[in-house]
Amino acid sequence: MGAENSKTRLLLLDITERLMLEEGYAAVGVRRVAREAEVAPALVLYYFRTLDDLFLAALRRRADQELARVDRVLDGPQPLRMLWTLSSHPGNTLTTEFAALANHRKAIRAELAAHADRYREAQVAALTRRLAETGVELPDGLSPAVLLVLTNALGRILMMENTMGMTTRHEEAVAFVEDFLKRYEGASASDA
Amino acid sequence: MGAENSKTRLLLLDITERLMLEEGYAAVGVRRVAREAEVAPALVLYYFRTLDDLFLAALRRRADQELARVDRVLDGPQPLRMLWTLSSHPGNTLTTEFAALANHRKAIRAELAAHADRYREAQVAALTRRLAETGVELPDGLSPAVLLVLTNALGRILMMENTMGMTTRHEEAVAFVEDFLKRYEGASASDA
DNA sequence: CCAGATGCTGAACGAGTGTTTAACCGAGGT
DNA sequence: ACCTCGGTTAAACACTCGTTCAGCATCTGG
Repeated sequence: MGAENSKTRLLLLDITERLMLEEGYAAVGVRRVAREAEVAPALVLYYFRTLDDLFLAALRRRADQELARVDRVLDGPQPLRMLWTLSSHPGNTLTTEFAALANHRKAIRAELAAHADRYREAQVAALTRRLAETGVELPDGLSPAVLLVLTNALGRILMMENTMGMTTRHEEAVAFVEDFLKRYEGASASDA
Repeated sequence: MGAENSKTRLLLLDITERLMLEEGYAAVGVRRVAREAEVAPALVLYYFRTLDDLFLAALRRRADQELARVDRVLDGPQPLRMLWTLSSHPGNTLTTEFAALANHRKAIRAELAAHADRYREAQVAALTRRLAETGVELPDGLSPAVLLVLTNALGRILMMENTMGMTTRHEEAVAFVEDFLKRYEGASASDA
């Protein structure tokens, strides 16, 4: 079985990601990935014994990157603002695609649930710490964890609706978030 | 082409819905649906010229039911509480499955986007009206539309995470909602 | 220089898919 | 009695799919 860092192996993972993004997970198959890599179909199964293994490897790689990103992004000033950019970042589209995949591939479901769990707890920890450090006071009854779940949910849904071409009432929702951010952290520091 | 209300036709639609719920949209196929209905595969294509047509018919039927449900449910007392039950109702799992389907069936995508649009506007209208009628005052900057989008988003995400076996921080989020409801509408009227 | 591991291929198997076509069955109306 | 017509069928077409297996290169270490 191929080495962890084989050039071909990484190429196959890249193609898998790209296909999922551009055409949905259903476009990913042994033959299709092989064709895009200009390689024989059997080679894909040489690196990943089954198609599930390919998906799992792609998920794990992505999950690690995302987890690292949380601490890096949330570390700047204005953690609330950073949380919002993190939650509404288009890069999460891939996670959404994995979520859809998980609906009918139980091997994926378990792994994705575990990742989502770690991801959320990492965010809670980082956000709680940063809020204390920057001295931001949340309104009564709104804990960092709740704010996080709400923000993640809103960001994800807006993205999902966007990709299917629906934007009804999105501006109002985004304006509300902007307003909230301004109230608790002042104007965006990256505005000129 | 079969009559709109043929017994067989409705049976096929029922089976399609059930399969989507229990095994995901990928389980729906001409042959599979036929087998469950104890009928020849070609008959499915007799009623729905293509598989896309079957999905579309199922979507349309469901969409109409949901749309009717909005007014019916939101019409009681405590519209905010009703909005929350509507948003976190497990019946929405099917819509989520349709959303996943829409990711790689463009014929579905357009129809679903249109439905989601109508659905949201119907909710905004009903909620706005009911809030005025019951005299509930929302906090500053929180319009009915924004509250609606937030509630829908949270409900959907909690459901999606639930079905994949992840519940991290859900209790806190739900408790927050309960708290909010109690503050603006008092205790649940259906509690003994 | 040879053995053996590593990377890679072509061909096949078995099963699944959506869709089309021609034909059959059983009632209802004329 | 005939004929039409909606509902229904079996069979075939033309794919695509995941997976397996035997074997061919190429490179490396002893």
